[in-house]
Amino acid sequence: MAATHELSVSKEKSSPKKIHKDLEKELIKDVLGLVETYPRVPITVDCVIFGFDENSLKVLLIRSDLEIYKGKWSLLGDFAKDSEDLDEAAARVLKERTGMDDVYLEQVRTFSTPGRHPGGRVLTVAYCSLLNIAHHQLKILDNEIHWHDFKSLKEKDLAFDHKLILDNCIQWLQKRMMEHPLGINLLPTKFSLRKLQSLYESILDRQMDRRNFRKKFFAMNFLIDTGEMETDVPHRPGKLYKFDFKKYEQNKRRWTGIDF
Amino acid sequence: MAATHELSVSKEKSSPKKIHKDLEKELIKDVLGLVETYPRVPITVDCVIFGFDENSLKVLLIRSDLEIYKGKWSLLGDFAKDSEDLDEAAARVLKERTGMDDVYLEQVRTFSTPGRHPGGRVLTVAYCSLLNIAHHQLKILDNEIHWHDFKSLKEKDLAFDHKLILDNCIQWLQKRMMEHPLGINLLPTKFSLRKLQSLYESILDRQMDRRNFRKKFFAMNFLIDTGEMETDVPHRPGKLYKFDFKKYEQNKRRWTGIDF
DNA sequence: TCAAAAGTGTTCATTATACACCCATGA
DNA sequence: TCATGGGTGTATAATGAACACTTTTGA
Repeated sequence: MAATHELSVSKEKSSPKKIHKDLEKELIKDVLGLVETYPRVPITVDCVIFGFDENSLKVLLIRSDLEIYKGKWSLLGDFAKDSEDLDEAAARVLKERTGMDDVYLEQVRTFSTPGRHPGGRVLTVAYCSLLNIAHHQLKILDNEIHWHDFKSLKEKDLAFDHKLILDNCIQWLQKRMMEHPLGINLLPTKFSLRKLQSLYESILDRQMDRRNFRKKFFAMNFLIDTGEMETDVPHRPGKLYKFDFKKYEQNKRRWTGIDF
Repeated sequence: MAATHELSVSKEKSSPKKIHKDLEKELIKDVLGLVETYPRVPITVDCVIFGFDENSLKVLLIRSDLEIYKGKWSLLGDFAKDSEDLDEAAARVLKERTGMDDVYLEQVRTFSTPGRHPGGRVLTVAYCSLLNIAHHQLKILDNEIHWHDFKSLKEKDLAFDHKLILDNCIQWLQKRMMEHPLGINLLPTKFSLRKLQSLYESILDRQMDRRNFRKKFFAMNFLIDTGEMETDVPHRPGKLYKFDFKKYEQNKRRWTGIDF
C-alpha cells in the first residue's frame, strides 16, 4: 500500500520510468533492511465475546491450554498470522470458535505490560464481539468452551491478564451501549421490549423505569412493529419488534455539547 | 507478573515448596518454548501530539527519515524496546522529542494493515498527547520538527498511513473533549474564557454562543478565579482562570442514560 | 381468580438554545 | 472616539425523572 505511493523523488522529470522503478526498488530494499533491525514481538488477538440469554449477560471462555494455567478459563485468542490484519485475525478466531462471520466485532485496546504472559513478552489486541446466543447454534461440542455468566466471573481467576481485559471490555461495552444500539446484536432479530430493557439493565447494571424506557425507544423511531407477539410466555405476551438499522444509520444523532 | 500467580496445581497439598518451584520452572520453560514458535512483528508507537496556539489547533510533525518518504512529514514514532510497556514507549518518545514528561497521553488505537509500512509488516499503536505550546519551551532546535496547523494538513500528504492515524486521533479527541476536560491540557495554567472557548471551537470545529459557553463552564464549578487579568491584549482584558482538577475528579459526572 | 407482565400519561425539574445590550481597555 | 472583545439575563423548548393504574394472558 504505502510502497505504491507516488514518490517525492519523482520530481526528476526527465528520468525514464524504469529508473524510477529501480530507484523505488532500491529504497524499499533499504527500508526492508532497516525494519530487519527492529525488535520483534509476538502478537495475539483476544476476543471478548458477549452474549445474552436467560436475562443475563454472558461471556464465552475457553479452558486454558497452557499447563501453567491448568483449570483456569481464558478469553478466545490466537496469534496473528504473518501479514494478517488484526481485524481479520479477530474475525478468524470468532469464526473458528463459533462458526459465525458477519458478527459485530470491534477493536478495544492493546495490552502490552511486559509481564502479562508467562512465556515472555507477548502483546495482545483485545476485540469485543457481541452475538445472540439464542439465534445461532454455536459449535460448542466439547466442554472446553462455555458461556459464563458475566456476574459470576467477578470471583473467578482467569488466565493471563484476562480479567483486566474483560474489565476494560465491559466498561467499553457499557459506554458504547449508551451511545449506539449495539445491544440489538445480542438479541434475536425479533424481540420484545421487556427483553430489550432486560438487556440494558444487565449490561448497564442498573434498573430503569419501564415507562420511560419504552418512551425513549419509541421516540427514537428505530423500532419496527413486526405485528407478531411473544409466544410461550406464562403471562400476557408482548409485541415483537425489529430494529431499523438503515433508518438508524441515516438519522443517528450527531454528538455535540460539552458535558463533564 | 502472571508467572507469580498461584498455580492451580498447588492443590497437591503434601508436596514441599521446592517441588512447586521446580514444577513452575518447568511449566514456564514449556510456555517459553511455545512462545518461541509464534510469528513476531515489529512494533512501533506513534504519538499524535496536539498543541494549541494563536487560536488554532496544531500537531507536532517530523520530517520522515526514510528516503522513500523524503520530504514528507510524519508523526513522532519509534520502535518499542524489548520489555517496554507501550505506554512507556510513548512517554519516552514524547520526552525525547519535547523534553516533557507528566504530559497527557493516552492510547487511541492499533493499526495493523499489512501494507501500511513499506518495510514489511509493522504494527503501530497510536497515542494521543496534548500539551500547551505557550507554556513549555520545546527542544525544537532543528527545522526537522514543526508545529503544523491542523487545518493545513488536510491537503498535505503524510508518510505511511499517518493521515489515517491522525484522522482517528482527531475524532477521538473531539469525542473525548466533549466528555472530559482534556482541552485544559492544551492551554497555559491560567487562561481566559475566550481562549478556552476558542480552543473548543477549533477542536470541535464549530462556533458556540459565548454566553451559553460561559454559563456552561461556570455551572460546572471547576473554574477557579485567579484574581488576575489578561495583559497585552488590545482590548478590555478578561479574567484569568485555573481549572480545579481535584474538584473535577471528585465531582465528575457519572454517565447514565441511553442516547443514540 | 390469580400471578405476571403489558400497556399507557402527566407533572415537575433540569438543561439547551436563542438572543442584545452596556462596559472597559488600548490604540 | 473607536474598535475589540468582556461581561451579563431571560424566555422558550426539549429532555429527563418520578410515579400508578387498568388490561391481557396462561396456569
